[in-house]
This record gives sequence, C-alpha cells and structure tokens, in this order.
Amino acid sequence: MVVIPFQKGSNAERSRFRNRQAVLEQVRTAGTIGRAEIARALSLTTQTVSNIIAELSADGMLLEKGRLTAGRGLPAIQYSLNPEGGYALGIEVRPDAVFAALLDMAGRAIHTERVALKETHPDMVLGHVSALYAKALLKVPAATGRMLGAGVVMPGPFGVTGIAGMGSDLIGWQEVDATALFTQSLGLPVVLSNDANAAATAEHLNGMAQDMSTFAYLYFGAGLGLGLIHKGQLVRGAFGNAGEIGHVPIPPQNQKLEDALSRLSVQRHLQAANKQADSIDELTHLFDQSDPDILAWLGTATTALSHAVMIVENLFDPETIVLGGAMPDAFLDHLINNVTLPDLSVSNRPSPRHPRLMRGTSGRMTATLGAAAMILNRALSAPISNTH
Amino acid sequence: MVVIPFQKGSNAERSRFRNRQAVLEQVRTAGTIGRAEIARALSLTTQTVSNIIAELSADGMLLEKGRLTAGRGLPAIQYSLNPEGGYALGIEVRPDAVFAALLDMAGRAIHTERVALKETHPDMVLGHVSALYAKALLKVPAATGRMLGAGVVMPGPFGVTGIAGMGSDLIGWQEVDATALFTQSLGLPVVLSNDANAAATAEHLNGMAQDMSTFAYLYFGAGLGLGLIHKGQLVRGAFGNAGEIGHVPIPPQNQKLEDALSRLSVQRHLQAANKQADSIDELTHLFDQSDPDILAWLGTATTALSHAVMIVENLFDPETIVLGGAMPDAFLDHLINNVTLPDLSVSNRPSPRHPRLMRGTSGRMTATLGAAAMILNRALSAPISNTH
DNA sequence: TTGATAATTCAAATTGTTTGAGTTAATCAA
DNA sequence: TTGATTAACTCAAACAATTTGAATTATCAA
Repeated sequence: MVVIPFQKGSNAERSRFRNRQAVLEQVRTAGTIGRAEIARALSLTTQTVSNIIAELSADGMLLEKGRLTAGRGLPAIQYSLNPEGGYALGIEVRPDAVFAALLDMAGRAIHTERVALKETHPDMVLGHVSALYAKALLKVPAATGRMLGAGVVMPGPFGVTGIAGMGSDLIGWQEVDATALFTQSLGLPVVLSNDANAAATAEHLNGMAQDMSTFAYLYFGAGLGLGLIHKGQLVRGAFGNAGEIGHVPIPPQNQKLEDALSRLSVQRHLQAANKQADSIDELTHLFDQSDPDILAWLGTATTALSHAVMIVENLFDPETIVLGGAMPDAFLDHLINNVTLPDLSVSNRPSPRHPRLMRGTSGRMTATLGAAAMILNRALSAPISNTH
Repeated sequence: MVVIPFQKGSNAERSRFRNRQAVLEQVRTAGTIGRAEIARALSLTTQTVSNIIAELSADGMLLEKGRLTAGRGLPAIQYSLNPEGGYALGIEVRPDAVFAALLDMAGRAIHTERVALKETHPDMVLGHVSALYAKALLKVPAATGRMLGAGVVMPGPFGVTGIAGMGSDLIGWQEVDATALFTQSLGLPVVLSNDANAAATAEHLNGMAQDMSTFAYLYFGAGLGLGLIHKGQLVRGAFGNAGEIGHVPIPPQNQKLEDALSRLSVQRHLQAANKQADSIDELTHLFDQSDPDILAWLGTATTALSHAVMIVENLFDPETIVLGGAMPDAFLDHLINNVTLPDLSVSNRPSPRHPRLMRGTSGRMTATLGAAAMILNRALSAPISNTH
C-alpha cells in the first residue's frame, strides 16, 4: 500500500490517488455499481473511471459481478469490493486486557482474540499486540501482504492534561508517542483514537449511520464518551481529546454525567446493594428478572441521558445520536424508549428523517471492531475536499 | 470570479483551482512571501507556483513587494495580497435592523451602514439589502466587478425545528430558502450562517485565533451562541444549527445558560432594578461606575460561564475559547478574569500554549464583519483535503 | 427489423505539473 | 577582488493524469 502523506498542493499523481479512493467509496456505499454510474457521481469521465477500475481490479480490490441490465443500452458491468482485497487490524488496549480483531474489507470480523494484561507499561503491551497480530496472520494467511493498517483504541485523554490520574489513563503511556510505538512495532500504518471515536466510525461504515454524514455516538465504556462525525470526518479536537462528555456536570446535584450513565455507575449502584454483575451477560440477566436495583439505576440514567441529549443536540445538531458500547442491548433499548427528549432542542423537528436516538453496535468488542473500522474508513473513503 | 461547484473527483483543472487557493492562503497567512517558500509549503515546484502567481498577479490579486535578501542566493521577490483585489459584503439581518459592511481583501471594513427594519418579511429585507449593497458600491467604486460574494448572518435556527417561535427566529423566514433569495437578489455567491459562526470565522481570519485551527467562540448576541472551528472548518451540524449552547440547562436551578449569560439577561436583570441600558456604551458606563446590579449580574454570569467552559472544553477540546460579540469589552474582560476554570477538563494542561479563555472582537458590528469574513475565508483558503 | 439508448473502448488532444538545464544575484571564503 | 557556493527564478521539454470524440457493443422499444 502506497502511503501518500498529507500535501496541500495537488498534481496529477495526487489527483489519481484521490480519485482511486473516491471510486472505492462509491463502490463501497453502493454495494455493486457500474463504471458509468461512478463517473456521474464523481464528475469524472467513464474513461477515467475505467482506467482506475482496471488498476483496482489488478490490485485485487474489486470483483466483477456480471452485467446488470437496467433499461436500454449496453448493460453495465457491475463491480463490488473484494472482501479479501484488504484487511484491517483493530487493537483495543484496556487497563486489564488487550483485544484484537482482524476485519476484511467488507467489515466482517474474521478473527478476534483477547489476552489478559498484568501491567500496562508500553513494552508489555506492545509485546502482546505484536503477538496478537502474528497470531491473526497465522489464522488468516490471506491477510499477509494485504494489511491496510491497524487502528488502536486506548483510554484517553491523550497528551499531558493535568487531569492525569483522574481518568482511566493507562499507566506508563502519558509521555510516549503511542502512534509511533505501534507503527514501529507492527510495521503498519496506525490510527490511534479513543473508544467513542472508533465506535462512531464503525457505525458510520457498517452500522446504523451509514447514510448519515453528521451524527453523534454516545459510547458506554467504563465511563461515557462521545464520538462525533461531522460531514464524514471525525471531530477529535485540537489535541485529540474531544468527546469527554462524561465530565460534564448535570443537575440537580452537579454530579458528573458519567456518575449516572456508565458501566462503572451501574456497578457501583449494584455494589451498594451488595450485588455484583461484571459482565454484560450478568447485567442482561438481572434486567430480564426486572431486578429493582437495575430498574432504579435505569431511572436515574434515563434522566441523565436526557441532559446529555440536550447538550449534544444543541451543540452539534446531529442527524441522530447513536447509543452503543459495552452495555447490554436491553439497557440501551430501555434508555432509548424511556428517555424524555428535550423540547428545547434544534433537533426537535416535526418530521425527522431519523429517530433522535438509535441503538448501535453493542457488546464487549464494539471499540475493537471500531478500531479496525477506522482503517477501513481511511482506505475506502475519499478525503473530503471542498465545503465551499 | 469563477465558481467551481463541489466535485468529488479531481482533474487537472480542479487541481489548479485548488492550488490557486492554496497559494492565496499561503500569501495571506505569511503576509509577504516568495514563490520558493510557497512551493515548499505546498509540496509543489517553484515552476508551478510561478505560473499560478503570474495568473493571480494578472488578476490583480497579488502585489509585488520587492526582493527580500535573506542569506545566500538570489533574493526572493515578495508577494502580498492586494487589498483591492477583492471585496466581500457582510450582511447581518436582525429583527429590528439590517447591518451591512464592505471589507477589502485585507479584512478592513471600507464601508459600514445600517437601516432600521419595520418588519422582517423577506421582500422587505431583500429590498433593504439590495439598497445597502448598491450604496456600498457607490461609495467604493473600486469594488465593482471585484466582489467575491456576500456573507449573510441571520438569527437561527435554520429550517423547520419545532421550536420555531421560541427562539429569535425572524418572522416570515422559516419556510424559505434564504441562501437562494439572497443569491438571486444580490447576484453574488452567498454564504449563510448564524452570528456565532460568522464571528468565529472572523476571529480565525484576522483576530485572536489566526494561528489556531481548532477553537470555540462564545458569541454574546441577544442570546448565547457557540461557533466552532475544527481543523480550519466550521462545524455547522447536519442542519446548520450547531452551536445553540444557550439552550443548555445549567445547575443549580436548571435554567438555560443564556438566561444567565447574554445581553437579554443583563437587560432583564437591570429592568428588575428599574434600570435601563440598551446600548453597549450605556452598559460600559454602568460598569465604569461599579453599578451594583451590573456587578451582581456579572457574578452569576461568571458562574454560568464556568459551566459553559466545562461543556465546551470537554466536548471539543479546543485550543482556546474566544469570547466576543455584542458585549462591552469590560464585561468580557471581567468574565475572563473572574471565571473559575474547571479542573476536570481536558483543557486543563500544565503549560497551555494559549490561555483557555481569550477576548475576541466585540462591539455591535462583530457579526456583520464576520459575515463578510466568511466570504474572504472561502476565497483565501484552500479547501481542506486529507486528514489521513 | 430498425432506430434509440447507454456502456464501454480506443486513440488523440488537452491541461496542468514536473524535470532539467541555464541564468541571475546574493553570501562566504581565500 | 575573485571564485565557489547557494538559492530563486525562467525556459522548454517531458510527463502524468483527465478529457474529448469517434467507434463498438448490447439492450429496449416501436
């Protein structure tokens, strides 16, 4: 894979690179599509698209899918992405474990694995990550030589922020250039981000938000994170720490949002009642039994969610807010069905195209899959250009 | 001015357009600069930059500024923007008045004017706007034929939102395509936005935030708005209504942020004390006398600001938050100097490059000048490309 | 069967950038 | 003062991409 660095000026070669990506994006979003249609969508000539498709086919990125007869004229040869044309590695580093997933270009998880982590110092983590990568390649030999890159998800905040130690930051990672370390260790292009951004990217690529270019993702991790995609691009902030919505104080007690709305919050609540449910399955089980403590927690969580929605909708005006992450489906559905949607919001429209809240991917691997999705997204979408 | 519509695919001609804009951006940010330096910054060859500069000079966009001898080698011919190379019209429509400003390419206001408005129906407003434009051209004949476009600022929210009538929306504008109306009426390319976005753009182009690519702008209008610039691009949201931070409830009373932090808020506060101060000058005067009601208001406003900062910093991770708008400088300075900056924020860094809060442009015309700045920004900056 | 329509290909033309050689004007060092 | 070095700039030719226009193919509709 040729990696072209960010350049401000354009020339023929950079145009071609851009057009290649744009063609891939068209094919991805359409599923299967012919050259002429791509050409129209991109304002290019069919000849140009033909040239690019020939190249992509030769590279094994596209598959020919026969001709589609649609009305008059020569039926168009259809193309679709070759799922085996490229692979992306997703890595999620948590304080107690490392997760890995290998996705094919269609976004399917071909292989997943986790290892427990005794300590989080970089050497330790990098060793595990390399081993996981090697194992994935062993399990999926077809991916050798076709790796598009690795997405890495780590607990933020990134960089030196003065609130180190207050959050969930990993010990030993405050002062290092994590991207460089992973790049060197894996020998792959690396994209680093937090769990919420990764999950949002996955939702954009393969999930509920495929047809939206501007949406928000409320990610339930240990705390509560916010992933923002605006005009197809992640909003990461100046230092990569945007989306820390969990820190925001909410009425009436001025508590932090994530004190009421996060996995740690449920677990603390259960603990106070001398109960325990560390896994998603256990939580689901309690919910299915209508456990009163779970229901009580969901009550306060619902109120908290309403505040979060108020903030996110009025600040971002998203098409929707997707809820996902390491929470049981049942919890997310309950929250969505019972929350009071604020009236005083720019998202309060008479006939919205999408519900204001939707449930996205959930489960333990959400962020890991999202990490890989960031790589796929990069490979399969055209750099945005001109908002003028 | 050739207007090139948004196209996803690239070709030689579109590359040239992009490179022209990129060259202009380099010249603008540098002030004066030589070709070779531009070429290095854009990863283009000096030959290419030479060609483009020849074209721009012929178009009257650039001025030659002699040679700069800097070390060895042939001294570079310096170029800078020709202030008279292009002009931008700024229009601000308020419920009771229309403001207009004509800026040259250097961002200087050459001409400003206002007319009172009896009613806000589109025909009425468009008539006034056309007249203001005609008058501006009469006053500044050099601008004829060199207009880059018109920026228009109107009270949001835009589109149908179900909270119509609750905000400050203009009567008669809910169901119309305002951009199309202004474009047709003025015969110029039009960019439409809200006051906060316009002010933020101005601050980015000519103000405190020139060297920042990601920052937030808290705009004091009648209410409180938030303008967001992320990686050099405005974050407008899916429907153009992002930034309505004034709606967000804050502790302890769950009141709206703008109930404590806006011009209407001061005025209501004064009214309750049987005082009145409708203009910025009158407010400044009261402040200078240490009026107790003003000081009391500033006290609650400071607390409210602290909450706003908490939300904005944690959600966006900006380089700074600029405070500006239709408020006296003294008020903004007082707020900045007395606010308690939240500890639990990703912006709480040990040695920040910029203060977390800064005062930007203030005064009655802030948004009007910002409206014109949106046009200058569009003409003088390269479309963003590749965040990969 | 025939004409219209639409996708595709081929070769030539076009646009804009890059390359490489040469010119100019400055600094630096002998 | 002179010559070597450095750097900006120009010119013309080469290059890399897209576009253009004509020809080919396959389907639909009358």
